[in-house]
Amino acid sequence: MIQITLPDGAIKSVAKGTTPFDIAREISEGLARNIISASFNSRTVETQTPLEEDGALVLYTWQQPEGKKAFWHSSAHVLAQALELLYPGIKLTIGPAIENGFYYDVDFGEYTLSDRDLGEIEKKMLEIARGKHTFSMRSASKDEALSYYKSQNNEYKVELIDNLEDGTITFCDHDSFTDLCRGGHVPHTGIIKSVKLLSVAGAYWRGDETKTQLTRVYGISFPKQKELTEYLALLEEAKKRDHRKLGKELELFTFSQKVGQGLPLWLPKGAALRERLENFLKKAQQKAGYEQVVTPHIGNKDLYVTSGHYEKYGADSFQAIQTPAEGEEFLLKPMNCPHHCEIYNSKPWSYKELPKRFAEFGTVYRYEQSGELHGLTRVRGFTQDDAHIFCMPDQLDQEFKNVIDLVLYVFGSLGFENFTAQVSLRDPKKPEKYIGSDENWEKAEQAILNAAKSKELNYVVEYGEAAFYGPKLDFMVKDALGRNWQLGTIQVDYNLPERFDLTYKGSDNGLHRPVMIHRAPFGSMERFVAILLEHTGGNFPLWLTPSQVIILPVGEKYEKYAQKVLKSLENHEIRALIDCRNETVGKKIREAEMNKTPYMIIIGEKEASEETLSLRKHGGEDMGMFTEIEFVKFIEKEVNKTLKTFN
RNA sequence: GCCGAUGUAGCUCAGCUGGCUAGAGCAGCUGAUUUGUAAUCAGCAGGUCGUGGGUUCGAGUCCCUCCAUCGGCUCCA
Repeated sequence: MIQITLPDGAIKSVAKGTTPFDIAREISEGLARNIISASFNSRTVETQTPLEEDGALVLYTWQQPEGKKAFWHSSAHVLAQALELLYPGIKLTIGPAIENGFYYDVDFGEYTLSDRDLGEIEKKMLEIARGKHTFSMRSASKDEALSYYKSQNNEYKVELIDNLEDGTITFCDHDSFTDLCRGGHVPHTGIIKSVKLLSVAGAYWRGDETKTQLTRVYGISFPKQKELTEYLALLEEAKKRDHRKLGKELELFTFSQKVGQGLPLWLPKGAALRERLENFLKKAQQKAGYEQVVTPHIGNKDLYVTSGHYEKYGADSFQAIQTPAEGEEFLLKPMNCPHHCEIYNSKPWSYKELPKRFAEFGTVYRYEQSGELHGLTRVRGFTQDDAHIFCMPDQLDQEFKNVIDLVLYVFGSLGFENFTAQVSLRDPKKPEKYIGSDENWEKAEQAILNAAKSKELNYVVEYGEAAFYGPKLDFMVKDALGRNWQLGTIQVDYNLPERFDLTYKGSDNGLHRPVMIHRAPFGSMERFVAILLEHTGGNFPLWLTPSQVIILPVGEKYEKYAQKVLKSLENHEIRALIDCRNETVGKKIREAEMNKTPYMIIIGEKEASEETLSLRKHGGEDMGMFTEIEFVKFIEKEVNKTLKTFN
């Protein structure tokens, strides 16, 4: 007998060789029906794996992420089987479960798989699934495994196995199909009831641009047809919050082929909104001791050679601008830091004057690869809410924490609650990607971790995500489709101060090197507005929204009173419009609703004679009658609900 | 940059296997209507079908080039 501990602390005595499935059935038939995966002593096991020793067992259903993972991982096996049946001779590589579904990377050889093939593959997958084939794990020696895939000329699997240790290699079989696999499957294919293959894409083998490009097939599957339908409906809903669609509808920004790809044109409403964001941050930064600076849009090539950016990105940037002078070259500014370093260098500093905090809404230009451009989230010309803090090493900790406070203030004022704090460190395997001494890197990384900890940020650590000159604390926010984007960023940099030979006079009368913090709470105005649009669905916070109120007179007769109300609102700095068109109130309301104007004031006979106004909230709520003064107070109160002062 | 897809009026879309002057709704303009909480009615105007080339008696429709966009990969100072 062995002792099995369940998550609730209960201990079951069962015979050696009992499977997780058996134990599920002992608990209840319902659980037995729904169990799709299990872990034993923190290791993923099959539901049919005989348990041979005492240990902790966790059973998973579709409700848990681990259950979904097993479900989608198993679906990937079925996808691979379907592909092999339909396209004999293809080479399978890897096919994991992902956050939403699964994919399989396949070398199709000469064949070009396209969207049109997906329907047939789905059909084949469901046909296989209905066979209720069980998944069973089988160990193989390294030699066996290698010779199996060598006989199939599958160099990808051979490469994978080459990197595995003999004795740890397992295969998974179901029906006629077999695949190299670590395990973690659903009991049988029959529980895969619905499948949707979403797209085909190119993906480099091992994520390496220099290697073969494989064909990646993305899919998702569910235990019930209804869940698939709901998922697809969810994707449709997300499309409505797409910032590219909303940006057009709300007349915030546009693009022009003539101007060039990735170069956004801000329309009046968008430009005004952006200006409000900038003023909001400027106000907070002024309180936090920042000083605004202004630097040009181009800089001498030498500036970027000094900073190291030229060596790193020169070849992939907008190319140098020539002048009539022989050998003179300027670059479009791809970042503001070197300029700010030179501002620092414009005079000698005493330690008594530090920290210096130079801020600039600096517009920069980067030649992003054409395939990378994406609405307003990835563009070639954008404005960073940039600032660089030059401080003494012993001020770094406090300065960094202050910046975290500022970022949290910005996110809070705009309703971003679901962000991830990400500590972005070096990739230990690729030291050649980074400049600067190990000692400085370690100091910088430690400073970030300390600050994140003491601010009690719930953070994740990502290796290989650092900038080439220093580690970062990034604030990641998801868009409508769940893709992660970096918005706010704070970076510690010991390198540029050295490259620009930045100094200050210390209390010991000697020259010392300051530390530099790069930071941008929004990240860029473009990306921030984009993600804000997707989060709010275009219903911006009241303090930020283009028009806060629209006045809708019922007829011509009430226009005069409506104009008077408008004037009065304007005097109270409420952004109001008036719709005096010869249209029905119904139509005016409809348009105001579609424009997502937060409040509508309807003015007719009653209001004009009583000097009141009738208020409708966006979405349909009738808020009743207000006097002008009551309304102004109401709006001010609503604005202050989200817009707090920075302290 | 790479893989796959898409590109018809300001917007959303129709246009079957190539065949007369390319259609609709909304938006716009003109007129009527003067309106009470999500679309008043009528008329008018609007497109060299992303670009350039080719096949054909004939191309929005088929082929190629380029451009842009979308979903991924790679990249992201």
